Amino acid sequence: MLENALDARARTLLRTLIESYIQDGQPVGSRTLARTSGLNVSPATIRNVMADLEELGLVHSPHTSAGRIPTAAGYRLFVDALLEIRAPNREQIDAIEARFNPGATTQDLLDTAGSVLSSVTRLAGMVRLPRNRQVALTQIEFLRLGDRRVLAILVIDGKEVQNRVLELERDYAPAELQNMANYLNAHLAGQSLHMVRGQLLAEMRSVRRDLDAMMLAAIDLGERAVGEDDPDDVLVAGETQLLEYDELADIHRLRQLLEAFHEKREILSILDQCIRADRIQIFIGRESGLEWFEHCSVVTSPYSVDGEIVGVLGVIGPTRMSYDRVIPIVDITARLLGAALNSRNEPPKTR
Amino acid sequence: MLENALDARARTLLRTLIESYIQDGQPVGSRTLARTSGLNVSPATIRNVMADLEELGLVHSPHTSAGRIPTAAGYRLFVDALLEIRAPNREQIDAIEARFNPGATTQDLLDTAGSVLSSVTRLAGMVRLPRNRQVALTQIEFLRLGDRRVLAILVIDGKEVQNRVLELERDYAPAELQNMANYLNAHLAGQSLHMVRGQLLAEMRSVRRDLDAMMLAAIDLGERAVGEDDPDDVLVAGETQLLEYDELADIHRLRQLLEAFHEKREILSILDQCIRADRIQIFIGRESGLEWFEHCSVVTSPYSVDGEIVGVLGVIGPTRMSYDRVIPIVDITARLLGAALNSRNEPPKTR
DNA sequence: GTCAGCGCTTTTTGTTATCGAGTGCCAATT
DNA sequence: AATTGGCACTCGATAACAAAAAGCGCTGAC
Repeated sequence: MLENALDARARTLLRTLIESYIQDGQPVGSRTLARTSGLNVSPATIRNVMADLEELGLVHSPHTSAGRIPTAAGYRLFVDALLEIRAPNREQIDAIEARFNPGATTQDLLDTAGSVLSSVTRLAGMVRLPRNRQVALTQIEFLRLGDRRVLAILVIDGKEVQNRVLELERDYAPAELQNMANYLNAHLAGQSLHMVRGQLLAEMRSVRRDLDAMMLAAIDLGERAVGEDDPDDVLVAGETQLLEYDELADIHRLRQLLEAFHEKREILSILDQCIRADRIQIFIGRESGLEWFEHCSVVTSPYSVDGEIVGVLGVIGPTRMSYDRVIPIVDITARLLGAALNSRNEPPKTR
Repeated sequence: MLENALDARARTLLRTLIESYIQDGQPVGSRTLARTSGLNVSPATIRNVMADLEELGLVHSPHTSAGRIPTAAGYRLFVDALLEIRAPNREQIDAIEARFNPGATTQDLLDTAGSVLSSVTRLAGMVRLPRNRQVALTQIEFLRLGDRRVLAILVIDGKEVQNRVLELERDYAPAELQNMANYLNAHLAGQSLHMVRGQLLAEMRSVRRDLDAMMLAAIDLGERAVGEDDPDDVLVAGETQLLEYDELADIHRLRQLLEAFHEKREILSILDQCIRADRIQIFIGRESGLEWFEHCSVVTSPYSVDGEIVGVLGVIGPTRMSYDRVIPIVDITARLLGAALNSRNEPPKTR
């Protein structure tokens, strides 16, 4: 491993170098490093160490006689092994927690998470919308729109409503639809969507012969209403914060970045890479696989409801961000969002 | 009037000056003006005219010995009296028309309009969402969510669905709700939303005594479902186009601008000023009343369905935009959007 | 292994000179 | 009275140059 090639002194130096660079964005020379590192060594010695670090590809000079700046690999080592995460202070947590209004809708909570992330970190915040599997189905209704077109209305958590238009093989009379809804409501109400789905599938297999045609159709309809997952989406907040960082000042890159936030496709692909991890995850520079991410880093954390991971949130900003500040914020935002979503789910359960 | 103080020559010069400045963004000197204006006069003469124009506040020099650039007042005069609008060429119209898919939903058509505006003009496009008054109510249903909370489902144009959660004074049983829905559907289906509203109000007044309590409640519910207008909103497209213009390069102004697009509030206030006008409207610089609009202009046009104005669309860009190109594009986009929305409305009518 | 010192490289900053575009004014011309 | 050519002047942009600053690599001494 890389980090084994480094003695304690070299690590300290790399750490202070990166911290210094993060703070004021300028190449760090041996002199300043000698002063700020706390080590009692001369600049010359530091220069030697620097040469080693450069050889290892952890730092590099923008030109012959400038200080050193960290490379992507340097940052990587930094966040993996060198970073001392600042313990999130109590009042900050409280301040964030206060912004999650317990009575709010899911959508509101997600919005809040996005705006917390972007405003507290001063970076762009992202929230991957949760898959709708954990929420409880309160009620389902069908409404005939026209020939072969039926509107399915799912009421979820007694609060939120989702519509799905279904295109069907044959026409159904309103009374038929009403019956189907009654059947489904009687059997499925109060369960979580993914349980509903599982149950529908099981039922369809096991009792296929015993159910009359209406019930089959009802299950089919219900299955299709629940089945089509919501279009995958992601919420982005505070992208204009990124304008403030001059390392991203290149107009064209900047535009590409902002457009990526609009498109959302690439953001989504990044976040989806993170949903598998169960802890904070960090992408530095092009680690995410996108070339135009050159000078950007991403810090994400999954958030979970009731023990199961339902989404990811995070921030995106210049590689040169205060990881020690950002990481705990992303972490607690994820926890608090999870908790807020969770507490919203409790009441229906205890019914 | 200002324009009366100008003879034909001065006008020609102002026009060519502005055209030239719009084209390459640099102060225009007397020499170039002498060459390009077509007038057979010497630079010295032009300098005299320029001095006059400067006195009138139509142009000004950024510094002692630069050419002149138009002031906001200059642009104003230009668009009001001097501008020769380029006749929109046929194939361009066709190209735009082709992008409006006749079968699309309202939302899709609005999106299309936004993206047409921004991509064709290379500016940021805005579309004020139409008030929902012109669309026909196909069906209305009520769903009991819980104590005193009822979900009203409006099906519109046989295609689109809107939900509104109503908080009520008393509880209603499902059967009651069903009855009310039946009553409303029988009386109101097929009418446009604003007619429905009017009819409900009238009915409430005229026959208050004759209706039993259920009907009253039904009308009340219906009124409330229809009454609460959709949250006013505006659609913004292609705001990143604005990054390309270096007169807007000031990071802070730029950020303010982009944030305004997010907030939407101020954009909305601008567009709402335009909904009263029945033709193309142009705001130059701070004419819109917002200081940070210094270097921006807005070109808007209302669009109408079935003769009635239902919304406004337009673009926003640097003051130095090609008005002669932009104006006709905004114009025809408004017409085509209106036409597309209109044709979508025809079928239900002929039912 | 550490470090002071020296020479070298490169960026940054400041100064100055020069060029060119363009103005304003005036006197001459039409 | 309007137009024009001429001229001096202003100001920004560009280049050229010098000096300063920052920092490195290297070497030889401890």
